[in-house]
Amino acid sequence: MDDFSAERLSRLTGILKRRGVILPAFEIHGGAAGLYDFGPVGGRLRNRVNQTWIDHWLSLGNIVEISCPTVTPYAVLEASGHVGEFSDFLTECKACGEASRADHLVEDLHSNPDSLPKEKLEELLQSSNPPCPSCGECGWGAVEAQNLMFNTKIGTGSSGRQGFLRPETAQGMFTSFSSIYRHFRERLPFGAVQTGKGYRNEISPRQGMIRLREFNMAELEYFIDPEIEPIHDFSAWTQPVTLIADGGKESMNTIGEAVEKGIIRHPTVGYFMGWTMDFLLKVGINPDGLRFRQHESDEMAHYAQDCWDAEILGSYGWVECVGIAHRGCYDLESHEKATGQRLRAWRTFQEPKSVEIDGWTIDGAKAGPAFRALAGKVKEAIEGLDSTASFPLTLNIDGTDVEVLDEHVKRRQFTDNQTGEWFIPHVVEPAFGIDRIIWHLLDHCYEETDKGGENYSYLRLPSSVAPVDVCVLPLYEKDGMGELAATIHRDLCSKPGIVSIFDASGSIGRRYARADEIGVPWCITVDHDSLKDGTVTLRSRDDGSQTRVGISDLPF
RNA sequence: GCGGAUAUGGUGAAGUGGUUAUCACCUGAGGUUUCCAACCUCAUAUCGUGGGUUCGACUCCCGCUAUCCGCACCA
Repeated sequence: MDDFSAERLSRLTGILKRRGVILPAFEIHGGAAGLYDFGPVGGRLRNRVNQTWIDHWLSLGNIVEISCPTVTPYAVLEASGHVGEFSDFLTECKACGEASRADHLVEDLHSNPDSLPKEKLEELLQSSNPPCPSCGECGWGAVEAQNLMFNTKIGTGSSGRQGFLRPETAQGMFTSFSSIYRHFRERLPFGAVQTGKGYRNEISPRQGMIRLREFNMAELEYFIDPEIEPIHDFSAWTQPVTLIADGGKESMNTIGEAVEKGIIRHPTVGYFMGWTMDFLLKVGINPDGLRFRQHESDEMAHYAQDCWDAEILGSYGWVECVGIAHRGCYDLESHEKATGQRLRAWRTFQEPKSVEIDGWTIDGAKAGPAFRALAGKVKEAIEGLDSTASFPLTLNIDGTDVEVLDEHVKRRQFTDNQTGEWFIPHVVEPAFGIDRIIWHLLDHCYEETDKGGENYSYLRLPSSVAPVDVCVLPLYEKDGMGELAATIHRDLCSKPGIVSIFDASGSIGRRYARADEIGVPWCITVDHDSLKDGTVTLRSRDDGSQTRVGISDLPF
């Protein structure tokens, strides 16, 4: 592992800015905190990392890609819990000016202060007047709501509905559950992936790409039947990885061992940890700077059964870049409750269950006119009685005594054959912060060496994510070398998925250095011999080796 | 959001209350050069932004914006 010194960090950010990889957005207007551009080189890098991620998960075979809007109606994020969760009530200490969360200050006075409205919090704060955790003084200002989601309006004027820019992509997978379920012919398990922008109006974005207000996310929602024990093959992962379990206990285990020992509580969570690791290594993360950390029980959302973060070591220390959470049935259930729509899967019983029904129900034609508005509740009450009930009978419905006569009811006797049941699938969710991953792979692939007494830097990106595949360089721009090189360049650019750069300015060594600095894996050099025999030099970034190949035999 | 520091060409830095604001690298043009940042000539900034003090401000003062470091918040 390289040492991540502050000096190296500033050299790296300098190169990334100078070469157009990552740069502060809207700089000519003074910039904007938490917003970054991927420049002419970075744009393709982001795209390739993104596509590699999608292809990686699609290769599982039962995953589908979807794409949902970033503008999201209020109701969706209210149902998901984000409206509540992303609103914090802050208050300032009158003595030292320190901002604190109002609900944290009154923690001892209420069982769930997070759920309280602003007025109630203010009241509790005034009456108890807790000391400031920073200076110890007692005296608090007004409570202010702080929402971390970007507000917007869908539609104009008074007909506009309140909405938010989504704080995560996941909700789209839940709200589209029915169509994904149908797509997979109603057979679990299956998953849906989505990549795209997410927005969080952070109070103070810091540390470059680590904490952004608009960021690239990539999430998989994998739906499973909680009653079927998942079977996964862990044999591919033979290298032990660092695991920090709930409670802080650190161990080295293979993923398979950790599942077997119960350190990882759910096999599917473990399986996706393995897939996550494969992806991170594929795009260029150094395995020595990768570890998994389990959320503490009190840190996890109440519905989560197990949650592991993939943390990557870089210039900013260990940073969480992926979260893999077993979310139970929470999300689908929340949307089901809010909408009344069925977000369930059908489970067929191995053997149909026969239930003998023997009881009573109402005779609609008679009971309807007799009980009018109360008929529905009477029916409910009658169907709750067992077969031994006898009529007439007096029921108390909502404080009203109702006389149910023999003619109002009829016997209900049949065998109910249940072949299966509807259930809410459980969800395992790997969620990736693409920007954080891109930052770390740049950090890990950036290498400073010495070449002939001079500083020399490489970006040793894997060729699968390198933003430029090849540079075409005429040794000199005369005698037709420039023209031949330009032709080769255009031919390469016309091939799907290939990006080539034509560079004829400066000495050949300088141009190799420029290519190395943005991680171009190959350079093609056109020289005098090329004009005679149609061969060129193919030069490798990683070892500097050169081979002579025919133009028609180029490996692109 | 609070406290501290900073803001000068593409990058990293120097510098001064007063005529054409330095240096290195980078980038571009031309020359030279037969494969790893060579060399020569030339070119590129109204010193973050808005205001104030002053005969005169890049330099002093204030607001704003941004960056960095703590705290708080957050994944």
